[in-house]
Amino acid sequence: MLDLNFVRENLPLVEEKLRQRGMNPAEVLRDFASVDAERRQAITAAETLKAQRNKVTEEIAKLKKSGQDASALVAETKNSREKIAELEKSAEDYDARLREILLGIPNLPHSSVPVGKSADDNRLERQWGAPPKFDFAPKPHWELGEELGVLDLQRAVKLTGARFAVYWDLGARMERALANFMLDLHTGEHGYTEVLPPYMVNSDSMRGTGQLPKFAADLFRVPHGEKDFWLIPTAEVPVTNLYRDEVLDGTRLPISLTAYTPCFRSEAGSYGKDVRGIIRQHQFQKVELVKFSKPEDSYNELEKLTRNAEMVLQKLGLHYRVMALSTGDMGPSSAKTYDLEVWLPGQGLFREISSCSNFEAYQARRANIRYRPDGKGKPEFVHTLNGSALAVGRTWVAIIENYQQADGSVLIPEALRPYMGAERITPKKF
RNA sequence: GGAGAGUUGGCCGAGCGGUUGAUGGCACCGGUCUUGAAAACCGGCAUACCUUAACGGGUAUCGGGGGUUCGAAUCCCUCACUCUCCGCCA
Repeated sequence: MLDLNFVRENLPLVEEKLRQRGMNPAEVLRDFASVDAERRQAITAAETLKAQRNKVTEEIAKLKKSGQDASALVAETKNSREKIAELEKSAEDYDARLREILLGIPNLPHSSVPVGKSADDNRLERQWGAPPKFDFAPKPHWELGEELGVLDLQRAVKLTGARFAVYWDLGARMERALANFMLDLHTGEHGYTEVLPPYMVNSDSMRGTGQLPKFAADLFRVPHGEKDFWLIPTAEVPVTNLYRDEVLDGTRLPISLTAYTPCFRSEAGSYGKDVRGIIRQHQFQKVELVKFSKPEDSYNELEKLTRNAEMVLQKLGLHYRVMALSTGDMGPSSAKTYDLEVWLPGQGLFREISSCSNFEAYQARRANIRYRPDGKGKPEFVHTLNGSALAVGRTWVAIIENYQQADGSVLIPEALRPYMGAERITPKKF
């Protein structure tokens, strides 16, 4: 959410940024200016009447205290009650409408973000490594996984349905190994604190990070009594909400947290997309990085966070590139996003494996996460950042496809061997 | 799941339905005193919104929501959370 005063005072800028995102300002902002004016008018009217009532009420108290009759004043005030309720209702209505408009405005892209319509306009920032060379035709992971006996999609359908997976033996072990490897790297070398949050959250948390109310269709809902719980679509939700409605001590910033969690996504509307393999699943695991930063440091922190995610790929020896998403491809809450795309030889393409974003104060304003600069003074909103480091399932895919051998086995990258207790995966039946 | 107790400002802790945004203490900030510090004393110390060129004025907020009343931190209902006891259980 943007700041109301900021939008009011910078309407032309907001409109320009909306156009950069490929949106129609008139549609997004609707009648912002008039609703804003009417809201203030309604508030003033209601408060004026309340001020009058409070004065009369005070008079009544004085009269009663001195033992005098106050029935005339009581009768007078009785009438104003309905009117006040009416005006208050009207003020609330305008307020709700204005808030709805405000919530519908996406974050303003940072000036360094490439302006463009789609993913085609994303800017290549850098590449690392080179694609592995094969003297045979590399296979996609779904074939390798089945042949090796480590990935079982058939039985997952029996257990649950499409877009779920069962991992066996060293396949399961590799998931666990990758999680431990990533967490050890971020906590041991990059200064992050490990967190293990709940995998279900309440609606307030989903609102705090913006999944609700707009994107309920993307989530798994768990009815619980009168209320709902929601399966988290990313650790970003519980971890960012840790500090919801809190004022942090500025001297403690930046706060860097990492969490390994499953992520549940309904993938509504993605029918027919990535149906082969485990690229797009209803449940996958991810190691997430989350930072709470002072505004003046947040872009520096975004660079660091992105490098922290890249380090995982480098240590695993996986070829990748870094893309700065264009204004047309960025998520609505983000001010700037880098995607890491890993090379998948079995499919012959780069595939998103991490997305690192600076939300500036957009999320913090909504979740009410503030800090006190130097431990004193007025609280200000923090900047929040997050990124995957990495999506474990897609890392699993990248290793299987990049390290496949002519004999049908898969070599384990050096860095992962201590966690795997093995150097190679060879075919086995399940 | 059952029974009971509680939730007040950064923290502790008062609060007969009527100048209570809220006594007091701690913490914090400024000052006096001091070579400096401590102590003591004096003063300051919530947030959001509306209004104003500004000074200022106003409204709301005592876990959330609703109700009673001219008027609610105070009474009623409801929900959430915390604590104690019982039951069940990994």
